[in-house]
Amino acid sequence: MAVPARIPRQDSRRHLLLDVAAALFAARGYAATSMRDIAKAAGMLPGSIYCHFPTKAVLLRAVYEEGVRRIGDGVARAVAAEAEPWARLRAAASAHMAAVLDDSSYARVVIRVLPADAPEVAPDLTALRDGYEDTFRRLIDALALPAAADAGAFRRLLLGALNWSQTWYRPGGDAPAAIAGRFVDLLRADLAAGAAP
Amino acid sequence: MAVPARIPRQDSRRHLLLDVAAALFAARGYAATSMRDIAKAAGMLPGSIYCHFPTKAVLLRAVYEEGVRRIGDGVARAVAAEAEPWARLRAAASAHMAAVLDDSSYARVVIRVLPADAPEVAPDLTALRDGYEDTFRRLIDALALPAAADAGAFRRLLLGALNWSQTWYRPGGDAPAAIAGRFVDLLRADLAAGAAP
DNA sequence: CGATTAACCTAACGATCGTTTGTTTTTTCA
DNA sequence: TGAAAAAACAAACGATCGTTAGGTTAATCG
Repeated sequence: MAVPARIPRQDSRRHLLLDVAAALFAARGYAATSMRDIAKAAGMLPGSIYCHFPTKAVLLRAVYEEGVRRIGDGVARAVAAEAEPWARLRAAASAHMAAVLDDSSYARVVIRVLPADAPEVAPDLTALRDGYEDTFRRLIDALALPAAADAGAFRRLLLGALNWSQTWYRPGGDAPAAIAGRFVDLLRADLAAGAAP
Repeated sequence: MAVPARIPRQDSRRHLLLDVAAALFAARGYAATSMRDIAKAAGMLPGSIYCHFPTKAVLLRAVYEEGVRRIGDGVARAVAAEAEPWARLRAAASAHMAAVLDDSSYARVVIRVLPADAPEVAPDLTALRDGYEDTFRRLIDALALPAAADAGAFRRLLLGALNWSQTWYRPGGDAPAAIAGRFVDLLRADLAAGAAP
C-alpha cells in the first residue's frame, strides 16, 4: 500500500461532537434535537459541525455505529467469562442491559432512535442492529432448547424485554444487570420443564 | 344538573383529524409530523386544526387517550372469554399484540411515541400508560406464581417483549396474536418447574 | 326567519430548521 | 519558517415550524 493517505490532525473535537450528539439524541430523540443544540453543547457554531459530518443523518449513523460497538464489546467481554450456555446468555443479557441503561448515551441511542427516524440512513441503522442481534442468536442456539421451543421467539422475547426497559427504568431501584438476570431466570426453568399445552 | 351545556354540531371533522393524526404519529413519530402534514391529510388548512385542539401536544394526548382505550377494550373483551388464569393472560397478550400491530394507528402511537416526546403533556401520557398496565398486573397476580418468581419482573418482561414487537414485526409472517401466545407459553412451563439456581 | 356561534379559510407572524458560502484561524509538515 | 490544508467562525440562505388574527361560511336554535 502507499502512504497512509491522511491522518486527521486532531479529532478531539470530532469525538466531542459525537459525545454531545449521543447525549442529546438519547435524551430528546433524533428529530427533536437540532444541529444548533448539538453545536451549542459542543461549544462551536452550527456550521462548524459540517467540517466533520456532511449531514445530520450521517452524524446519527456515526453515533449508532459507536453505540452498537459499545454494546457488542460489553456483551462479548461478559460472555467470554462464562462457559455454560445458560450462564453465557445470562451474562450477555446483563451486559446488554447495563450498556443500554448505565454505560453510555451511545448505547441508549441505538435503542431509542428508530431507523425510520432517519430515512436517509435507515438501511445502515437496520443492518447495524441486525448484525448485533446475531450474537444473541448464537448464544440461544447453544442452549439446545427443546424442539418445541421456538428459538426465534425466545430471542425476540428476551431482547424485546431488555430493550423496552429503557421506557420504564429509573435509577435507584435494582441494578440493570440484576434485572436482566432475573429475566433470563424467568425463561430458564420454564424450558427445562417442556413445552406448553 | 342543568342543561347539557353544549353539544358540538358535527364532530366528523374532529374524528377525521384524530384519525389522520394517529396515522401520521404512528408512521413518522411525533416530532417528525407537522401540523401541516396533518392538515393536508385531513383536507383542511393548518390553522383550522386549532378549532378543535389548542396545541399539537393536546392533539397527541387525545390520540393517546383513544389508543389506550382501544387497547384496553380489546384486552378486556379477550380476557372475559376465558376463565383459567393462564388462559386469561394468554388472551390478554394476544389481544394487546393484535391491537398494537394490526388494529389501529391509535394503539401504535401509544407504543411508538414516548411521553418525553411532548413535555407539555408527558405526565398525562405516563398516567394513561400506567393505568392500562394495571390490567396486566391483576392478571399476573391471579396466576399464583411461585414465591421465588418476581411478579413485577414477569410483567415487565412480557409487556416489554410485546411492545418492542413494533420494532421488528413485518406483516406476512405469523399473526401477532400467535406470536404473543408463543411468548406466554415460553414463560409458562418455566414457572411451574420452580425458580432458577 | 333571524341571531348566534362554531367551523373553516386566508394570510401571515416570528422562530427555528438543516445547510451553504466565504473568510479567518489553527495546525501540520516539508 | 513558510506553504498547504484542515478546522472553525461569521453570516446568512430558503424552507418549514407551531401558532395566531381576522374575515367568511354554514349549521344550529329560539
